[in-house]
Amino acid sequence: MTRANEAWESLMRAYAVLMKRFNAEDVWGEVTMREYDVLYTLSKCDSPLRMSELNRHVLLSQPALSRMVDRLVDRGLVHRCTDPGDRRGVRLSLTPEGRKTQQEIGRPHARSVTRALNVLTPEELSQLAAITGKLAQSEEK
Amino acid sequence: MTRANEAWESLMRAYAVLMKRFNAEDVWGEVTMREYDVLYTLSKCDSPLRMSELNRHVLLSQPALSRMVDRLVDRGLVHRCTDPGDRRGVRLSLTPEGRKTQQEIGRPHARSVTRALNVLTPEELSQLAAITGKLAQSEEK
DNA sequence: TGGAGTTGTATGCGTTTGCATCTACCTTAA
DNA sequence: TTAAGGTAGATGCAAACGCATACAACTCCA
Repeated sequence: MTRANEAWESLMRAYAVLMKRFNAEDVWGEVTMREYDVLYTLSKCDSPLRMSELNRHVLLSQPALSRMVDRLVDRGLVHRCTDPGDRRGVRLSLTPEGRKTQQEIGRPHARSVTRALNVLTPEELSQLAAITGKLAQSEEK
Repeated sequence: MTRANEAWESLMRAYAVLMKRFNAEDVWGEVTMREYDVLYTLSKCDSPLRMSELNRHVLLSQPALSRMVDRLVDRGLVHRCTDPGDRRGVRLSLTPEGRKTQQEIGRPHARSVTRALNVLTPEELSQLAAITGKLAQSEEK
């Protein structure tokens, strides 16, 4: 077992443990964690996002994401319109209500995240962010 | 946004990107990535594992895991028997075929993991393993 | 200009998931 | 010994998922 494999296994365990902990917190209201992930991703972008772009951030298959956006649109949290420049595509953004929902859930969740990661030193936090950032940006050659 | 939140977001992003990449690799055969996770976890333990113990490692609800084990038992990859000491519980272990399957998939997958994480320096790999290990072990107070 | 190939998203369909709940077994203490 | 409460997994059911594929719009070159 290489160091790389050990690191990846460790990362996966940390992810599983923390995800379970966050999921168990009573902050999600009428939104699942996966749905929140979409709302959060949209909240970070001022300009509307394409499905395919959103799909890069979210761990869901393209059809699953497409239908999840359907539901979020039906529930009035997300606005979807055809991209005028490329009429195959869509532009997604939060509705005011979607933004409100994201913020109301985001606040307590962010506190949970802070609490959970505060077992790390500031230096470790910086290292973790830098290393995982590097991983996320690496493209397959 | 605190450093902790940035680090967590970065970790999530790295996880999503790499999971998608691994999932796209053509190494999984008749087993899904989630099923492989179970087979792999079982493969690391020589003594049979309890459902609840397994469930701590795998990102699935208890009922979903219960049924997934059902399927793996039906397919002859996992052996399940009642725990003689506590007859509510079960003891899970790989069958010889399960172990074979795990290894056959594990080999090429491990290579993918190594390739993906080799964008990091050896020192970064050690830091990542140490930091995520610390996170995984931290229990809520 | 048009036909072939590509890309972005949606849909049909069988499988898997999570939530709530159930059952069976263990533990404690009266 | 037994009733009350707790814990380990299993099951009913509706919702959500992934795979394959369909469809529409774009691109590019003949």
